[in-house]
Amino acid sequence: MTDTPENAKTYDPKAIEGALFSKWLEAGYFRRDAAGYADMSLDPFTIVIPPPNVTGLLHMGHALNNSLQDMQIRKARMQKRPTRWITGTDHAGIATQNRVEAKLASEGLTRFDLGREAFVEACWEWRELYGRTIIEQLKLMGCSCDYEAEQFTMDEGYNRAIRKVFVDWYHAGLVYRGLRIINWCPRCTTALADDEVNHIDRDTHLWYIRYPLLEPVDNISYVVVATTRPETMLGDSGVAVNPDDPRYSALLKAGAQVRLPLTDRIVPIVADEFVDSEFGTGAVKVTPAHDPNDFELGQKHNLEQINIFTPEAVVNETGGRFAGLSRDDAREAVVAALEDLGLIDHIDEYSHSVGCCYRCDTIIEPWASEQWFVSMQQLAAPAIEAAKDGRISFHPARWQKVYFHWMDNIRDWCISRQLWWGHRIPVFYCDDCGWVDASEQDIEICPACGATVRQDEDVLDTWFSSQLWPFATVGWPDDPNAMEELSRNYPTQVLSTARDIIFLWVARMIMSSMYFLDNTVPFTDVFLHPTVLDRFGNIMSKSRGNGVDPTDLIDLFGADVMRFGLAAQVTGIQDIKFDQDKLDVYRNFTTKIFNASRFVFMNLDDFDNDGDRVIPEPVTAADSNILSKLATLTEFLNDEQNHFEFGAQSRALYSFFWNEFCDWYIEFAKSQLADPATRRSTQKNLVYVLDIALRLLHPSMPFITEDIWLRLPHGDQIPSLVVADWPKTEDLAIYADAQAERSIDLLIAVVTALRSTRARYQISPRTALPVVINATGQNAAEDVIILDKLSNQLNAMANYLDISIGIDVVKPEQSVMVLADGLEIHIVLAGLIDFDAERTRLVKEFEARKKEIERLQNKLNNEGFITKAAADVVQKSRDDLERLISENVGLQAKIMELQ
RNA sequence: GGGCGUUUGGCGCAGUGGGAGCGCGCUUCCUUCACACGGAAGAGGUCGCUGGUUCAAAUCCAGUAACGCCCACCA
Repeated sequence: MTDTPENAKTYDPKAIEGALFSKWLEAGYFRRDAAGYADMSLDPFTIVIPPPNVTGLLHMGHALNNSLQDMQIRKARMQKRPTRWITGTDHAGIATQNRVEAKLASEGLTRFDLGREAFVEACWEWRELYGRTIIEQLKLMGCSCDYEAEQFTMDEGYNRAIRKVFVDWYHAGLVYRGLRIINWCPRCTTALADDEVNHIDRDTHLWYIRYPLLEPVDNISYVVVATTRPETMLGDSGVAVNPDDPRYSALLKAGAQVRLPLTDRIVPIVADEFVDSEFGTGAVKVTPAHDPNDFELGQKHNLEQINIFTPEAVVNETGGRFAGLSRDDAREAVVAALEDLGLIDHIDEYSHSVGCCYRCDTIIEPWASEQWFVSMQQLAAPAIEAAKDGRISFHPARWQKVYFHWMDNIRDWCISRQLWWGHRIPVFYCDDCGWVDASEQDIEICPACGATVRQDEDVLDTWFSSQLWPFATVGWPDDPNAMEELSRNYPTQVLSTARDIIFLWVARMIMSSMYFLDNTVPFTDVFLHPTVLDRFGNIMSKSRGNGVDPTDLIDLFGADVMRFGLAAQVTGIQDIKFDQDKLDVYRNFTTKIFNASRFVFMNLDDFDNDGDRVIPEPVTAADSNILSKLATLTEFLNDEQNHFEFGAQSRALYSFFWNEFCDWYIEFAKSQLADPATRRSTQKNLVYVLDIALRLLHPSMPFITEDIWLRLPHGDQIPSLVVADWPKTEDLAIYADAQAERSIDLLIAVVTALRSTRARYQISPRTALPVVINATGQNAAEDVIILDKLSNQLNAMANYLDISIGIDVVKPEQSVMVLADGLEIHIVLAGLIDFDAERTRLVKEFEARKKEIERLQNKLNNEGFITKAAADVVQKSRDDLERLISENVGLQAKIMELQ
């Protein structure tokens, strides 16, 4: 098809999206005051965006999350609330450093070749490039962020916030330095926090190794220990058994010692409750420097910490002849050496989970080292309280439990990273006199002795800066406007994010905000969006290569389709199995919106609204019905209970627009427009319903709605849908009209009956048919009046020859009967069909109703049901029974007649 | 080891105590004047399994199976 824009039958997002977005930006609508359209006296609505990492491009999770945030922001903006969607990017310390290092590696360089300063410079260049791309992608999606105040976690003001937090916590004793077993990534050569380690199940072996005793005890000459890491035996400094294990009581009593193979180190056998007698041999080798449990055991029993690895997890000089081997090579070599000595007792197959770096998947080496920590328990207490007393709510609510579980078992947080990209730890050391302090300002000269001081080499965990995002982004602590900003617009309203960063990020924001901002929570609602999986239900990842690029989707379908399609799949329960083909449905929806609007425009040639805001003029039942349904839709969308039910909202919009508006109202409108008596009122109603529908659709589909709305003669003087009024429940409530809905239900029942009969017997719509309708329902008299009034509409929708409607009317000969909504619809088909088939069909219907009648009779004969069920439920059963019996009387008569 | 979630027509999913629904796909008919990315009419399900509570269970409870996710110092 070669469409010109004028007669195009499909919507082309590419033609309008970019231009509209630029217009919105230039108009300043995304500022808090919406370029003057906001009512600054209303409650503000603020969202802080989860800052995307500057490591790469946006993925489907971002597309979903940012669509949902934009929907909320746009609705609030149309409600005239002061809105601000604070946006920006995260420097993402370890992730970015890895990317930049990888780039250098491709040029044959390492960060050490560049040196710290030049490497950090290279990271900034990376950040400039990707930070800009990410912001461009947000714009492509139509996100109405406050781009004029874009934030970055390494901005000057932001850095001051980090300094203050660190220094305050340091002086309060909440930040401390200590020697601990930490998670060490030998590839990134940095410490990691506990929650930055992924545990992955691996198939491996359990090696049983004989450790010879220094001197035999009761004919026992060795103990067998079981281990998954034989190479660490080079750093063993003891063997532990359970004190109650009878197998080892003699050894313990004798104070037996072990001569460690390969190193000939003599180490003690110690007793500790920690050892599980059931596991392995009940004897465990103790390597305090390379295992968290052994570290504790070692401290308790005063065992030596013997570090056998370099930072890259290569065996160091302590390993003697194994020095220089990697962890894996050392394992093979140690096992081979032990085998040569006949000390491998046996080997079992074994499967257990191994900690891996969340950034590069390298196996973590537990490593004893000096690191900085935040003491968490004191910070967690008020944050737990805030969720308990409802100052913070989780959506879906079940995530609150996950939050509590983590907070109740919180452990100290390792915040130092041996990286170069990030916020350098603001602690200064004087090597001359031993002076140490944390400082918000850089220090060069030791205040104690005047010598030159040095700053700590390490940087802070990325999440240490991310945790300050809600308040550091508005200038806390020392921007002159910060306190004003915080007093008016804090806490923010909604924090929308993925569930895998509840601990890494959400919990820590709550804790730091409450500590520094006088016990104020950073946000009142936490929304955890579903995970976007591939169409088979697998997590999307680079390694699987199953990721989908949102910009490709925007290119293919347009931003509206992607946004609506994602939002429609949010149910609060299930993750989204994303299948690109499913977006066809929503592309068809935009086509439908486009063409329905085209129909409206095509019928407005003579429409003049005198420049006033178009208000509806319900004349026919169809008019009243569509306005009533519109009122119901508006109420549904405004119901607070549905705020996070994005799927339900999308479905309500979809079915209203397609099924109510397009399938029925537009069809009714065709005949109403042809009638001079109703033409003008119908035009008004079409314009009004479309106007309101576009407003309701705008948060999820900002582009197509704006494009149509700008051309629609609704009479609203506001220059953009972005800042137009959001429909209020109470404003639409006046159109609620149960009677009109009942009328249209009846009309639809009759029309459907006629159509299905035609379809069943393949009778052309052009063949006009005589029809007799016998009203038999509870409101038969009323139904007759309603249908009489609707006979014009009826004829327009279902071509009949001549119709009579009444109670106990004479049933025509040679006709078929269809039952619908308390009506017997008789359609005269003399000479057109074989009535035997019709009779068979009716018998089937009769039997089905008979079954249902029996079921209802049993129910109503049940004493328990009558006495215990709610009155309206009992009444409904009685009504249903009465209706079915009456229908079957009619059916039986008809069947007899056809015999 | 602990916790959470899912199981509804061929596929993807709504529905949380009283009539089993939506979209895709499928069948039949229709290109007339909003839209074939469309319209009309249909077929298709004993709601994983077992037991319990209840007058009444897809819906609540217990157990069970399969799948998925999270947490945990499983040498």
